[in-house]
Amino acid sequence: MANIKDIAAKCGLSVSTISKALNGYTDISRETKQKVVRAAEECGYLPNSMARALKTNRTHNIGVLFADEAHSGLRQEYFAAVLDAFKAEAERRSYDITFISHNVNLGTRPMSFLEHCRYRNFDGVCVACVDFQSPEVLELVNSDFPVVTIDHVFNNRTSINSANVAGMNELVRYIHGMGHRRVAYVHGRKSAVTEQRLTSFCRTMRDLGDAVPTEYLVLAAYHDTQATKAAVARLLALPDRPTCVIMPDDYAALGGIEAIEAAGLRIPDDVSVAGYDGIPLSQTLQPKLTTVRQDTGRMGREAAKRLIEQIENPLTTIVENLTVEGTLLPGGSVKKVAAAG
Amino acid sequence: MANIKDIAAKCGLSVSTISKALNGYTDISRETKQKVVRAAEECGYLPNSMARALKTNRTHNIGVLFADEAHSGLRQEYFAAVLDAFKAEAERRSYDITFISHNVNLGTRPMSFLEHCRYRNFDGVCVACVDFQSPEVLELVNSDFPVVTIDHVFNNRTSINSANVAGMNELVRYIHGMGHRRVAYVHGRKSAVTEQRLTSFCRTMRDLGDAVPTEYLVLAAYHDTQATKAAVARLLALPDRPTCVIMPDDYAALGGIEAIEAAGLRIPDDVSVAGYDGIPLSQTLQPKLTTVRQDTGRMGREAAKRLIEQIENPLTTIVENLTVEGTLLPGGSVKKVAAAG
DNA sequence: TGGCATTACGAAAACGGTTTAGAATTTCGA
DNA sequence: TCGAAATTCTAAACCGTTTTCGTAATGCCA
Repeated sequence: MANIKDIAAKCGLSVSTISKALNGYTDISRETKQKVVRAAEECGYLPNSMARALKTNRTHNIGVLFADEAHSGLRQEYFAAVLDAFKAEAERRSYDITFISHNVNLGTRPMSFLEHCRYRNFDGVCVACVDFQSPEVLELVNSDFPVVTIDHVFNNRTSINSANVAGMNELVRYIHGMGHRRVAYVHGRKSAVTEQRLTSFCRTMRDLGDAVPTEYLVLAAYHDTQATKAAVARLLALPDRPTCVIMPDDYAALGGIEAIEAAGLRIPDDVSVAGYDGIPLSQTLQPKLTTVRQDTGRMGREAAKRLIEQIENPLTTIVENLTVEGTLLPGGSVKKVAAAG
Repeated sequence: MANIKDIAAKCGLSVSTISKALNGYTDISRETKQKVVRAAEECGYLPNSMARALKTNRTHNIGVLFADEAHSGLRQEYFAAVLDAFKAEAERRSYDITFISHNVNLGTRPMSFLEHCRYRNFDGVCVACVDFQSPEVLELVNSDFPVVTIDHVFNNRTSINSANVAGMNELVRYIHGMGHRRVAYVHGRKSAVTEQRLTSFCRTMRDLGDAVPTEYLVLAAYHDTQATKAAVARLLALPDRPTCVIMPDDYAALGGIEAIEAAGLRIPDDVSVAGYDGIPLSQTLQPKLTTVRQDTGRMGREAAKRLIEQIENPLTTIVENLTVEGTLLPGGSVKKVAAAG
C-alpha cells in the first residue's frame, strides 16, 4: 500500500524524482534511480493505475463487446477462441481487457455501450459477435474510440475478417470435385458473414455449372441444432433432395446430422455433410466432418495487435480490412459420388 | 467530455453541489437537484470512473482469474457458461469484470496475480479453473481481497461448488439400477473435483455391493478427447471389460465413443457410456448421452452475488461453501442390461 | 428581538500519480 | 576566471472526483 510519497520520504527525494526514476526519464542519475528502484521493491510499491489513468488519460485497458443475449458469444467456441487469442495478445502487450455492457447503470438510465466505454476510459474497443446494425453498436463504432471489428466491415474502421468468400469457394469446389451436383446450404441468420458465404456458395456453384435451386437455400441459425435439424428435415423431404448439405457451422451440424439419421439415412452413404468453423468437435465426429477451419488464433492476435497499434499511434494508423484465410479440412462426411449429369 | 466543473459553471453552482446533487445527498434542494440533473444530461456528462475510484477506493470492477494456458478455460464450455452467468449477474449489479493475468508487466518483472489485482484496484476477485495449488493463486486467495472460488474449497474463503459427490452418486446409482455391475471411470487429472467424483464413484459402487477393481479407474484428462480415447481403448482391451464407462466429461466422451466404435463395438448395445457436465452437445449426440448437468447458471450467479455481498458488507459476511446440485440426465447411451451377478 | 435549529450551499483538502518549468549544481571551453 | 551549457533535481499545477466542515440564510419559538 506504499505510494510514491512514501518512497520519496524513504529516499529523501521529491515525489517527482521518484516518478521519473520509475518511468525511465533520462534526467535522473544512475545512482538515484537505483536507490529509488530498490526502495520501491522493498516497499512492494505498485503504481496506482487509477491515479495514473486520471492524469495521463490512458488506462491500458481495452473494452471488448460480445453479444450478451441469452446465448452469449462466450458459449460459441469460435468466438471464445477468438477472444482467447485476443486476450493473450493484448496481455502480452500489457493491456487488460474488460467486457463492455450496458447493464451497468448510472443513476436512473442504463448506459449505452459508448457511455460505458467513456465511463471506463477504455483505450480502445474490440467489437465482435453482435448485431452490427443496432444503433448502440453503430454509435460506438462511429465514436472517436479506436475500434477494431471482427467479421464485419465498416468503411471507417479496421476490421479482421475470416475469409468467408474464399473459404466457401474452396469448400464448394471440393464438394463439387467429389461429384456432388445437388448441394444445399443451410445458412445462418442475416449478417455480413452469412451474406458472404451465401453469395460465394451460389456463385461458385453457378461457375461450376450447377446453379443452385432456391429450395436448396434454407434458413436456420448459427449454433442452433434445433433450427438446423428442422431445416435439414425439410431438405430431405424435397422430391429431388440434395446429395450434400452444408450446415451453418460445425456445432449446428449436429442437428443436421440428427435429422439425417432420424430420416433413416446414413452419412456419407446416403447424404454427405459439411460444416464450417473447424472446431475440435468437427474432427472428433464419426465420420470426420468436412469443414473449413477458421484461424481464430490469428484473428484474435491480429485484432489485438492492430487495435493496440491504433491506440499507440493514433496519427499514423490507417484503416485496414484484413482477411484471414481458413483451411479446408476434408473429412469422411463428404463421399465421392458418381457425377450424374 | 464535460466534467463536473463544466456543469458547475453552467449551473452557477459549486463543484461540491454538483457532486452531491448527482449522488443523492439530502442536503440539496429539489430545484437545484433538478437543475443539475438536467444540465448534466444536456452536456452528456458522465462521471470519470478513475477519479471516482481514486477518491473512494472502490472501482466497481471485479477481477476474474481463469486459466490462461494453451487451452484456456474460455474454451471449455462448462467454465465459459459459469463465466457467462457470473458476468451477467455482476453487470446486473453494476459491476464490470476484467480478466486477471500476469502477463501485464510493470518495469522489468511481470506482475503476480495479486499485484495485478492491487494495481487495478479490483473490488474483489473470482477464481476458477486454475491450479489451486500454485503459489501465485495461493498468494491471491490468502490476500485481503474479497475472493470467491469456484469448485475448490479453501478454509478461509467463500466457494461455489458443483455437487460432485451427490451428482456422481446419483449417476452411479442410475447406472447400477440399469443393471450394470462392471462400471469403469475414466477420470480427469488430480484436482478437488476429480477427487470428489472419484471417491464418490468408488464409495457408491462399494455401497451397492460392487467394489471397483483398480484397473477400472484410469486417468485421462478433462476436455481431452485423445487422452480419453486412449484410456477407453485400454479399458476395452481388458480381459473382463466393463459394461459401462463413465467419461471425464461430455466433451471428452467423444474420444471415448470413438475408441469404442473403433473397436467395432456399439453404444449402448455392447458398451454403455456416461458423461458429466450436461452441455448441449451431450443432448445432441445419438444416442443421447447419459450425464449429470451441472447448474452453471446458478453457480455463476451465486458466485457473483456472494462476492458482491462480501464486497459491500465486508464486516457482516461469513465464509460459506455453497454446493449447487446438478441434475441427472438419463439418455440412451446407458442400456438396461440383465444384472449378471 | 434574541437564540437556536434547520436547510442549502460552498471552500478546500484530499486521492496518487505525471509533467512542465525552472532552480541549483557541476562541467567546461575560451 | 567567467559565462554558457549540461546535468540533476524540485516545486507546483493538474487530472476529476468525494467529503468534511463551515457558513449564510431562513424559520421558529419564546
